[in-house]
Amino acid sequence: MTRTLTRELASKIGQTVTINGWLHKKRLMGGLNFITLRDRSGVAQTLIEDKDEIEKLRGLHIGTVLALTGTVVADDRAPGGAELHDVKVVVEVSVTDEPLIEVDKPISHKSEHLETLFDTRVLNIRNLQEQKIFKIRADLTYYIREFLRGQEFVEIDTPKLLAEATEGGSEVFKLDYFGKTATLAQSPQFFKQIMVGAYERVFEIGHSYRAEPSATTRHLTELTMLDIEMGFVEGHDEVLDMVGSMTQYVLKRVYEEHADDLKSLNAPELKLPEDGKVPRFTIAQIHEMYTKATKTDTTQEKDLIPDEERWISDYARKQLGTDLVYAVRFPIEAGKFYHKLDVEDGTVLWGDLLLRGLEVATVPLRENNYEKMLEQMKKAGLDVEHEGFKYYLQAFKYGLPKHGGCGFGVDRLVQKTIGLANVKEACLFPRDINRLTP
RNA sequence: GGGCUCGUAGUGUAGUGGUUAUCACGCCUCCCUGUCACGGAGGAGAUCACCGGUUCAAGUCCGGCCGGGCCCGCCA
Repeated sequence: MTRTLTRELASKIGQTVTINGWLHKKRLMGGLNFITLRDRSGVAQTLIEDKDEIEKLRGLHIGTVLALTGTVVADDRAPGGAELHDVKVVVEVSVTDEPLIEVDKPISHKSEHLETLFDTRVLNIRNLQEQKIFKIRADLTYYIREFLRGQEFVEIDTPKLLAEATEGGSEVFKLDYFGKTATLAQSPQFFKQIMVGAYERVFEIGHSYRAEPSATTRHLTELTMLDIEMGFVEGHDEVLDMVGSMTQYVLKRVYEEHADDLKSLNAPELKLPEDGKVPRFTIAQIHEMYTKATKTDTTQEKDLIPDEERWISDYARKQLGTDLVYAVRFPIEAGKFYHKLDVEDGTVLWGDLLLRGLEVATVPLRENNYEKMLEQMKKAGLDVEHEGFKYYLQAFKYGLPKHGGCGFGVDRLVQKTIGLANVKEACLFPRDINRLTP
């Protein structure tokens, strides 16, 4: 018999159907037994009164793969308003091992239980509540693509195995590459800028690798980044506006499409700026406001300290009614060689996008002049003749327009959208300084 | 890398230096015809992370070690 999905039951009242899926819950009450079956569309309840049929499930645990054939009956007492009666049970894959966790119960996300959460990932991902997180994640990246393609951005796919030299910044993983040293890409920085020379507007959703020994709630060693680069921009504001619009679009979409799931996951209410423009504060302004408000002097810091990120986000949410806020114009000494500098102002044209207290994206304008690039690279102590830089520099030599973009942490976006405490909870199989499995 | 903190049945937990280490869920057996975190009765399941020390006596105190977590630095 053709397979019926559990979500289709309500529309097949009176028919005899077969549903295939996993045993999700047994509620045995003597003569009246409820067996819940899970498939990709959800769960359905079946009622089994025949002792011989229920006996087939003796000793079999949650996860057992079943084919259940029966008559669809409408009943208000059944979840979803319909259930199967007079069920014939066929066991397709037996599970005889005692379950490690209770798949049908809430899975703890407390920080002290994260080790158990990831050690039992293979099973807890069968929990319906847990699955919501990753469906939301899947759709977030879908909405990102939807927005960017609508703006004529071309999706690209660039290598993660690189020659030794990279843009600097965070630590890179090194590995043996047939006797040579290769590194894992910490971002697609060089490639996306090179591709501006072809398509003007490009983006990539891919993995990046950071060898920083950071053990915090916001760091991963393998992370998913959305990298965007846009050519022929007038200035930094245009880049900030584009990334701001995209983020608002994506958040609005996910809050529309997943309203019930977000609510059940205790996601905060979404607050976006009424005029559609993400408010911006300079780093200097934030230092000043924070120092005044908390009596902790941060005016000598080059970046925001984590508590300032939380403070300015809190301020933006309460005073300006927005979950998104930009911190812009970093001090010039924080800049990297590929950043566009405003020497007169002593700042870098670089903004951090904060979502609910956490930096989710860096949004800089790039230096696009070949001679200035060489100058800034030499100043940074980099070998401009190195193989790893040669091809990157060719792009500038042969003409790159003024451009800017962002590196956007997808894991952090998922985390803060849902309101998860740790970025790892937004990952199916997170990689951090001490986890390589599962 | 620095600071703080936590390791007790499969899971989550209680545990003032002093009998047989608490409770809940899960698991096993039995009962149960409308459950939906079903309910009831009974049962099994823990070298209290590991190593050493103090003590008549250590899950508990001390030292070491291993493994987590949180914060900072750095970053998405």
